[in-house]
Amino acid sequence: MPELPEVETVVRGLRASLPGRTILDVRLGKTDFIDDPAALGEHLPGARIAGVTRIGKFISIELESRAADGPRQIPTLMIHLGMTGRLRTCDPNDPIAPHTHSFFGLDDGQELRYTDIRRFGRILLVPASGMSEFQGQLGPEPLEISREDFCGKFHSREARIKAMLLDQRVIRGVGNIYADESLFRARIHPARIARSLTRAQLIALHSALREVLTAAIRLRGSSVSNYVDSNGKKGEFQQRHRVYQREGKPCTRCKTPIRRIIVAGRSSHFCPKCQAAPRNSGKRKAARQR
DNA sequence: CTTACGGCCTGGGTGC
DNA sequence: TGCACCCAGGCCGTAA
Repeated sequence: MPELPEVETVVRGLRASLPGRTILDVRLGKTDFIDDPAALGEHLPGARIAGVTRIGKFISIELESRAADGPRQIPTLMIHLGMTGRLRTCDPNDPIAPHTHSFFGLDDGQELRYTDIRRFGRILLVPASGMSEFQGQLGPEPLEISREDFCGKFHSREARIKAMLLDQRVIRGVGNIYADESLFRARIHPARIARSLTRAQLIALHSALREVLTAAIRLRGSSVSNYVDSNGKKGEFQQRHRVYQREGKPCTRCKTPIRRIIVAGRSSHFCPKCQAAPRNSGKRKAARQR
């Protein structure tokens, strides 16, 4: 699943070919994952790609009108890959992969294609006037937030730490893989209530998150469920996973079998020995059953 | 207000 | 060979 490191890898790949290109035409297949399909055909043809950046898990393709068109506001093309989305440029004559639903013809003869098996992704246009609201719905970038601000986000919250890491309004870009991996490295159980964590633990989590994300970007992301970057290349960070999808396998630190439980409605992988369970989790469970 | 939880979208993989 | 079932991430409605 594309999370921050995978999206960053895709963005870096696209940055090599897209900026400066002009979009000539738009062809759409299924459109149920596009906020306003008609708007794409309205705004994109003739627009030049000014830059490609990442905003959390979104790929942001900034557009500008060509000089001949005169000044005209062009919205930003925002693409979220969901679980199975792929975005890549290719030759228009290349065979069309199954579940390819959007085609953007470019002025260098290449074609930008969006493929998404499950269509959990999303494509939308954000006008310049809506960018601050769009950004405002997301928390800070985990690689940019300071240690102090990070601790401040969690120290008074009653929610589970895993749920908060996944909440894009708290921190943007983190998904299930990097939440589990950073919690393991910080030795924090995913079901711990954020408020109950010590300052030292929050600092450790901040560092672990930075280290995991940085290492994953360096290895071009994690390839699970067929993720590939904009060049069709697989990432390598999945080989460094210590808990994610390693249920039953020995902890790399203490050999205890890794466990999987559901926290915040998500599979959560952890070492029951290295990541101590919340103090009264047993009592709570018993009370609920009664 | 905050948090928890279930359901929904879709289709590949699994197991019978 | 078919087919029921599980699961994934984000989002939304509802309940406490």
